[in-house]
Amino acid sequence: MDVKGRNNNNNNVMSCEDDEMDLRRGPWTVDEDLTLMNYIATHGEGRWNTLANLAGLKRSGKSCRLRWLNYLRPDVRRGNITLEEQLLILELHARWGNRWSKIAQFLPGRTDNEIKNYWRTRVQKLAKQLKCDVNSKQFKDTMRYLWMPRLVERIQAASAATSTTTKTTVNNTTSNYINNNNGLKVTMGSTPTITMNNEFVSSQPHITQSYTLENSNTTTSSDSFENHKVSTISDLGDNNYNYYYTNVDNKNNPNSNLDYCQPSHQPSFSDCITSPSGLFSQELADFQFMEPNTPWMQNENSSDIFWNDETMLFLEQQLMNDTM
DNA sequence: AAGTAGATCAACCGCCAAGGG
DNA sequence: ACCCTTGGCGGTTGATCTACT
Repeated sequence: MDVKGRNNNNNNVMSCEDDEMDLRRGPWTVDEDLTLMNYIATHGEGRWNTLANLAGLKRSGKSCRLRWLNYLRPDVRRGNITLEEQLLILELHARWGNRWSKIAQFLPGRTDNEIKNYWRTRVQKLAKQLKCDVNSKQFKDTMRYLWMPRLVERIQAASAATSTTTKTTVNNTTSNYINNNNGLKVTMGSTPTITMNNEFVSSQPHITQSYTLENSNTTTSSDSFENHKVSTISDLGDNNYNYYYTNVDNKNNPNSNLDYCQPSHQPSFSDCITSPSGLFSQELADFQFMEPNTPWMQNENSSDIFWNDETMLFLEQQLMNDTM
């Protein structure tokens, strides 16, 4: 166990330099955990430096606080980030950026550290693989118009897998997805909303269009760009139309994300990311979002899950063309 | 079986703001 | 008004785990 006497903050007003020299660092032991938990159970939280001393822990107050908040707190949730949580993280990050603690407030039991780690390991990795900046518009568009709708689709698929419903429909009037673990609810109404414990979190204009998943056809279309597939989605009526998400300035016009391109339109990659069931989605959408034990995982080909070289190359080319 | 690379995540660091003396 | 302590936050590190060769 690493016990260091480093005084990093160069603080010459410490009341007792010897105590500072004795502070432990590194991984917490079981005994330390128990000591901290027992002390807090008896005396409560707060005044972390004092707490650390009185509890007999040779740790800084900061270290105790962090250990308690990120690990020992009884309401800390362990385990994989659920799809609903992933969706919420993407949504809230799009709104607030790296305000991890603020985002964490909407994910009960999840810590800012955990969300931050999730973002860095999963989301930033994808941006890196795509060779684009995580803050670039292209990447944000990819997340907003591809991942997030796909996640909604996945959530629905999971919901359907656990119900006896044979017809799976996302429409303007039905389909609430409730995560009983954390109170998150994704409501696919006329204006889909995300709520947490009945508190409004978000409305998603880009997932407002109704479509029936089982009727979604992925076809090779004459108006596709570069001979790649575009998705033809059946709405709840008999109409079929190509389902494009267009590149708009979200700041100026946040409600006009959804558009239906005319057949003659030749969109660029960032202009035209197809529907969740269409181009790229099978290869792209969930590459790192897949969780081993989710129901759909058991039913899908592994090629659906991970990026392949061809897809990556194509994406990179499209992104490159887009920036030219 | 051993070595290596990549992924994950707990823990630390440095900065900042708030509050009290 | 100033100084000091404390707590909170985002960024970063490094130990450990896992997958691959």
